[in-house]
Amino acid sequence: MTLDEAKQHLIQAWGTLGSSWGVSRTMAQVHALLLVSPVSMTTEDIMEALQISRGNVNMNVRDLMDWGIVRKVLKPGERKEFFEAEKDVWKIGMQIAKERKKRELEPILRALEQISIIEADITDPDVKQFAETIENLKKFASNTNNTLESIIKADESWFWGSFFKLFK
Amino acid sequence: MTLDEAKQHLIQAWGTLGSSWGVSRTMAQVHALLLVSPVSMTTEDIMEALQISRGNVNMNVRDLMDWGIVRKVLKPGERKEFFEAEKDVWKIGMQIAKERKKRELEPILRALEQISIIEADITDPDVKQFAETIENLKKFASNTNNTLESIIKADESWFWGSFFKLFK
DNA sequence: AAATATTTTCAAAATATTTTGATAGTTCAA
DNA sequence: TTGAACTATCAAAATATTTTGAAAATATTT
Repeated sequence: MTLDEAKQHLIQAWGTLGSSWGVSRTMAQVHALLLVSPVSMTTEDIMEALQISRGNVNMNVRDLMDWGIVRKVLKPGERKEFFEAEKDVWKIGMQIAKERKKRELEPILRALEQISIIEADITDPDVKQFAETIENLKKFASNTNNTLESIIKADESWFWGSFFKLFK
Repeated sequence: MTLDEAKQHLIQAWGTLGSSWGVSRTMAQVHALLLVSPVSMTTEDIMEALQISRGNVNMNVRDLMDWGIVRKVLKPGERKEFFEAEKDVWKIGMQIAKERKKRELEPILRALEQISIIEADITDPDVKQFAETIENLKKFASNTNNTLESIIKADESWFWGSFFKLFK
């Protein structure tokens, strides 16, 4: 397997898996491409490498920047914008955890918060059971949220710090 | 807010959020419906409640059973199959963690495993950098995988522990 | 300011996913 | 074995998402 073949492999695999990670195939491929590129790339480089349109590249690169795992780089004397991926795997993982928390967990908490305004007959067993289910969901979701929050915040704490330094 | 309104609220919210959780809106709604139903429901009950077709209910209920968060219940003297959701929120969370690990993490590990068979010139800095990136991804993914595995395993032993206590 | 280079936008087209509903298949009681 | 009562399947239709590409907007140079 040559270097280029290996890179193609990763890009393809990443793309295929992208959907199960909740991002589009193309976005995952753009990320993989930038991740394995030793140099930053322009929109045109990416268009060429993945055979996709300009608009598509633009959109996906901006999404990746929203996720905080791709940066714009300006080169002195160059008019074009260059892009590069965050290479620190730990940081990528943290950014993804952060974004997913925001996108998947927080909206649920908000939705559950809204629902709990029930002022129905509390002696009705069905009402009681429902209220309990909502209460449990809330507890579980906010627990998960807090745990993630701690992990993300505690980049410097002794436990996670030393535990994950191995992978930096 | 009456009980039924509150339930409708939850079902709608769950459905909307479903997409960000990587399941279809309908699947999330079927799950929410069963979760807040104090009794088990037939295919027809679900069709009626969510105004969706038989095939759709069938497919989604089976997917939910694959996820391990909905069960088929057979009632003596009844030919129809009834369905009910797991009500223990912690168990639901564990099942989801388990499934997502299987669907999102393990395929990545497999993909990375396949790639590392590079026998290219190791003195080339680009090759070296690529190999390092892959290596880091592998470490990170397998570490995450193992951590999740531990949490799930610990929980299962707790579950079976208390399960067997019932028959002491 | 005009010309040129580059990025962003967005409506239409392409693609992918979900839903339907009619039919095929299964189970069970008589 | 038959037929009633279900459940599963799957091709076609409906919906949703992604991609394109050309035009608009923005930025840079002359």
